[in-house]
Amino acid sequence: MIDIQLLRSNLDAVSARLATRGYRLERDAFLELEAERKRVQSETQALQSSRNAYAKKIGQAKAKGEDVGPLMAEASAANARLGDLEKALERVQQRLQGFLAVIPNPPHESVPTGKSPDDNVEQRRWGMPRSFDFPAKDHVDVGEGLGMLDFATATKIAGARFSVMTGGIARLHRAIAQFMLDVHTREHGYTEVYVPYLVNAQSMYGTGQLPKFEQDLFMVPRGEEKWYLIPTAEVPVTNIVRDEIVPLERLPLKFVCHTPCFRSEAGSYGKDTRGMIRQHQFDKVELVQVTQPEASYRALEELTGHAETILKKLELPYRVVTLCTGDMGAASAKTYDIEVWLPAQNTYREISSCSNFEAYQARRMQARFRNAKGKVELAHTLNGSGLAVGRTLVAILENYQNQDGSVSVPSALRAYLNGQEKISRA
RNA sequence: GGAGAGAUGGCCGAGCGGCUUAAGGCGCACGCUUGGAAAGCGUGUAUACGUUAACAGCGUAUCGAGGGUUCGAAUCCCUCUCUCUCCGCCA
Repeated sequence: MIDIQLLRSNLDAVSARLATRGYRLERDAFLELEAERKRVQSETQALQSSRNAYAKKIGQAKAKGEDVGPLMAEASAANARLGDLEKALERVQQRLQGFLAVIPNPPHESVPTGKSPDDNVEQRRWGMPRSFDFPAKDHVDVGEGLGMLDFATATKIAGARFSVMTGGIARLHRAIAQFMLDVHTREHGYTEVYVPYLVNAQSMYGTGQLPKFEQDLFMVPRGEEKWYLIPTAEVPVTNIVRDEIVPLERLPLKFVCHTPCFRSEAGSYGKDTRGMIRQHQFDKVELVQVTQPEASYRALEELTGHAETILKKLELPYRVVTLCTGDMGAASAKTYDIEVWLPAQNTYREISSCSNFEAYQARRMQARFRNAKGKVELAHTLNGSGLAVGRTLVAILENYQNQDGSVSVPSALRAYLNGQEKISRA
């Protein structure tokens, strides 16, 4: 959530900044809402104050044995409007809250201005795309050729955008996740966590998926309540610090978490319909950090580097791009995408997205820490895929395929497959 | 799913309609004391929102959550959530 103080003090500047990401801030609506809030709140608090004073007076008078009849009548009259006012305050605060909740995060000053992915800025490339001396197949053909990837069966069981993996590919998929967890815990200092895959609406609100992006989620009704399948481990993991005040010495918090992710992909019909690139269910190893504000941009660089390490160890060519203002997720202040080389598509495709949310999520979650002066302050939250397991599998199948239809196992993963060097048709 | 017991500040724990602006203790911070420490003594010790230049002061709210009764609710009533104990079922 945006800082309301910022809107009050710098409305024009914030409005201009938000416009760079294609968001039109309704200035007048805000000013009106604020004026209304101020009026109702002042009046309500004044009446509450008077109510408290009357109650105290009556109590004291009663203790002395005085007749409190007239006082009570007076209090009753004075309090007559309070109930309505309190309800009105509640309503106006909810409207204000609703207004604020859908405003995206103003981008960090270092973020390039732009409208579409075309305006993203490449930062660096690593690795040389391999040149094939045979026609490179895409991962679907590689996987189906091995008899270990089956979309038709998945469609029968569930529907479109699911997959069934068997044998060597299922095992490779598992190995990838294990490998990532091990690297991040052993080499990068993250603590592994296991979390719920169903979360309540409050958690979804905290990280910013709700109220605006409900159509992207799978919702599970539960009586009057709603549960949601997590679209990323970011949601449960970041919400660990919701409504918490973390002692300074525990920062930064660094969590790594392997979960399935569930996305409805509403509105992406016809996009990446082939293969495992865009599924309703996929596995991901997620990195989450909670830091002091001063440390968050350094942490973003580090976290991005941690994700890159995986690709380097797997010897998969990639590039890093800075998302432009128009292409970033609403909650993010700055995002780096890491894109892996997919030979069959002859292009780089997103395999990780690393973002600094600054205090945007923390404000929604009331995730705070106690600073050196002992004062409570909002933390900064960050996360990044480290990496998307399904897409990593895709990258390996495509980049490590051999002419005979087999797939070589990247050397970093062999230890996880009992030394196996190659996946061949059984 | 059934029966019962609970939920109070960082922690323990009293309060069960008005001198509670939540007792008392522990912890923590600072001060006094001391050669230094402990003990002792004293002072302080929540969060959110508003107002504001102010993380100064003042106001409002918060005793699991929501609603109700009342001039006044931690305290009474209703609904819900969660925790614990026992039974049932279960990977």
